Parts: sequence; C-alpha cells; structure tokens
Amino acid sequence: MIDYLLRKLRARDEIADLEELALGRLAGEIRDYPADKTVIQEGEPLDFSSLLLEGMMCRYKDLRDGGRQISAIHVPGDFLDLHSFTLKRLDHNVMAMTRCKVVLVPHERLKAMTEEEPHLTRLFWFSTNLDAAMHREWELSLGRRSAIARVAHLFCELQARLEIVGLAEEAGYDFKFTQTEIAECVGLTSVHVNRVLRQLRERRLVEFRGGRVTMLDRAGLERIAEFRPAYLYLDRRPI
Amino acid sequence: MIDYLLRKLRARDEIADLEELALGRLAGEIRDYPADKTVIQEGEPLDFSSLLLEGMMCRYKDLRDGGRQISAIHVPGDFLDLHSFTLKRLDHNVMAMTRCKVVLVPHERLKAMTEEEPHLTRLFWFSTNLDAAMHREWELSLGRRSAIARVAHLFCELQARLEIVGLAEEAGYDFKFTQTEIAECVGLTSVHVNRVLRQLRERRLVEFRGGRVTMLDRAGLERIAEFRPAYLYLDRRPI
DNA sequence: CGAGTACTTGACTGTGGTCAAAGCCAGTGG
DNA sequence: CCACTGGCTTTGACCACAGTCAAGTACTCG
Repeated sequence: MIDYLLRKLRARDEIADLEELALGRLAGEIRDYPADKTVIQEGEPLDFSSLLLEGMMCRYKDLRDGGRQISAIHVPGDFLDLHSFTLKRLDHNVMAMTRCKVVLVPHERLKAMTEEEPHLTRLFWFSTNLDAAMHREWELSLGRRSAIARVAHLFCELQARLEIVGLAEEAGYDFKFTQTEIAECVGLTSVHVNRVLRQLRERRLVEFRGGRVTMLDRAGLERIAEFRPAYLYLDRRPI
Repeated sequence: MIDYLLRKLRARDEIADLEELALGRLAGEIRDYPADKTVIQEGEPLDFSSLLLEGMMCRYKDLRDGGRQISAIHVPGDFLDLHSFTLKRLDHNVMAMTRCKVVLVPHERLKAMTEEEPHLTRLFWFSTNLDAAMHREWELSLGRRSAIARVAHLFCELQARLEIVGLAEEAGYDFKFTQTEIAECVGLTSVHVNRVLRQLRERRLVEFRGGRVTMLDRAGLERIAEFRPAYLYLDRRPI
C-alpha cells in the first residue's frame, strides 16, 4: 500500500526494514474520492494527513473574481497535506482531479513518530521541504517564464516525478487534466494554453491529447522550458 | 540573540524554559554580510543553517535571459535555509538585500535536536511549512493577481510579518528594496512597478519612498490585495 | 440522437513590457 | 563648495503577449 511512498523515499535515502514496518503502522483508514471532489477545505481543522495511493490531486486557491491558482499537483506516493501535521489546518483547498484513493495517517501517529523515529521524521520533513522546492520553481515559472516555457516546464516536471514512482514511460504519461486545469497551474487562460499546446505540437516537442502527454523531443522540450531537475532532489543522500 | 526567533515561535506555541535553553545552544558562529552579497549559492553543499538576526535577505532564482525571480523575503527571526538541513543543498540562491547579521546553526546540532527535542523539531518543521505557505500565496499573486494587487499584497504581507517581531509600526515599516527588487518579487518590470506605486500613492492607499512603506489606508490596501492573513498562521496552537 | 463539456479558432482589446531620455540624489574627489 | 559619477526613479511613446469574447467543432455519455 505504501509502495509508491517507499519508492519515493528510497530514491533519496536508505530505509531500514524496521522503519518500513513503522511506516506501515502509520496507515489508517482508506478512502476513495470521485473526480472533481474537493477533499480538504481551506481552514478546516485537521487531525490526519493523507497519502495519495492512486490518481492525481491538486492544491488550489481561489480569488473573489473566480480566478483560481493551482499551486501543486500530487501524484501517487505524495502526501497531500503532510504539512497539516504542524499547521493544523490548511491555507488552501485540495481537490481530486481524477478518481483517487488515499490512506489517512492520524496526526497522533505522526506525533508518536516524531518521538520515536527521528530518521523517519527527518524524511517526512524532507518531503514537505520538497513540496516547497516545487512551489519555488513554480514561482519562477509564473513570474518569469513565457507562456510556452511554463507549459513545457510543467510537462517536464511531471515526467520526472512520475518516472520516480514508475508511472511514466520514456514516451510519456497519462495526465487527465483539462486545458482549463493546465491553465490554472501555469497562470494563463485556457484559450492561450490551447494556442501554446498547438505550438508545442507543431514544433514537434510534445503532444497533449486525450489526457495523455506524449514526448516527441524531450531534450528540446527541456531546453525551451529551461528545465533543470536539481530542485526535485532526485539523488540519494542520507538525511 | 535568538529574541526574534522566540517571538516568532511564541506567537504560535508555548516554549518551555528548558527548550529556550536548548534553542540557545543551537547557535554557533555569527556572521555579517554587506548589502547585495549572495550568501548561499544554489547547489553548494551545506552543513549549517542560518538564522537571520538583522537586516533583510531574499531567496531568488535566475533564468538564462537574465530574468530573476525572488521567491521569498526574510526578516529577522527567519531561518534563511532551515530546509537545507534535510535538503543538504539549495535549489535557489540567498542574497542579503541590506547589511545583515546571521547566526549559524550546524546541521549536526539540528540532527541532535531531532533526536532529543521532538517538540522543538515539530516547531522547526512548522517553520519550514510556513515558508511553503508563503510560497503558495506568492504563486497565487504571480499567477492570478493584477499588477496593483500584487504589489499591495506584498506590502500587506510584510507589514504583518514585521509586526510579529516588532519591526513595524501601525504607520508602516522600513523596507530597503529598490523598485527593481520589488519587481523581481512580483513578476513585473521595474517600469511597471513604478507606475503601480504611483497609482497606490495617488489612491491614498500606501506610499513607498526612500526605503520606507507608509500605510495610508491599510484596510483599503488589504481590500484591493485580497489580503487574508490566514496563510501566515498567526494564531497560537500547540504543535 | 441530443445535451453538455471540452476544445479550437478568429477578431479584437488591454495590461504590462520595451526602449529611451531625462530627472534626482547621494557619495566622491578636486 | 562644486562638479562629476553612477544608481535609482520617473515619464512618454510605442509594442506585444496574452486576455476577452464569441462562434463553431468534436467528443462523451446518457
């Protein structure tokens, strides 16, 4: 059940067998959500965190005028809201973009973990720091990258993140977002995203159709995105 | 020396006297930096984190074309790079925006803290999660807010953050940034920031001159910024 | 087969970018 | 005390990238 999480953690550090068992004991109730369901509301008090097992979710914030900004995308193996353990409530909403399955981890078990498993605690802390690193890279996209580079960068990031958990092939990956939802990630309108997708297709870099990203020229795509994956901390270092 | 840090933490949770002592023992070497000095380079291996004692610093990333995005501003009491404890190196640069004083905290002492002081560990974890919450709010600004709302929001955020550590009055605060640097925070050009600042002044909302922000109509400013400080987690809750 | 949603495209608009010149001010040196 | 310098700010004219609006097309799913 925690396979994807283990793959994600083992890509970065050693996990002892006893620690794997301790991780297994964190798991509580399992929940399924339908697509487009808002799973966590901004501000609501939380006493558990959720680990995504299947599907894709996102974090988002709304403005009064209807503008919505997606601030992160979650793939299997990601915690949706591990940060709610210390924050107690969230500053954003969390929504299922597809049908999803999650497992709940009660905060009291996380608290016990911080008392008994300092190494796992550091790994979990790392995991929230990784979220923050992705937020920073998105800030760079939103603030300074051109429209085409933003979309290209998003596709590159997801390719790399899905590869870690074995959910992307060299050729591409499933990505069941609408163009409007992509627009909400990259700070553009859906109309403009559509135009950018056409350009990316015509320049033979990447194709997005029918909920699937097909890499046509990954190196070229990474070049125009200025994608440098260091911010994903993909190498192994003891934490 | 750790006064500002204590004020920041005590705004959110109880700190026992013994914990205060433990915090004091984290402190190592003190360093001074001149304005405009890049203090930490992206990618450089780190074995200490830095707590800002005086001055203002920022995190930033560059693009090849010279575009720079500032992803966070630090005020006294903030750790510049507490996340480097688990990440081991940073995905961004850190620069002193004014003359600054910091105190170094060796990672080995932080590691010992995670073994011996679970409550402080959770507080430090909280502190990096707070950084991420600010990143998310900036993503919303960069992706969806208008130019004037972005600048207004930045001024509101700093007012609130500086108040916690006692470095802002009702009337405003010192903010020794150039207009170009503000532009690098909000994803605009310095020319446009200049136009926006004029608007804010003419609408009697806020004035920025000579490295000082003067609040003229704080409620009005917060309204056009859609500033809702929940993301700063200013209330006290046990962590 | 019809309804609803998502995608596509074109015409037009506007916010914010670019380029350039001038003004301002603090610091430095004659 | 003044001239010079360099960085920052201010303004204007013009431009372009991306937004808006609207209509039409393509798919899915009941």
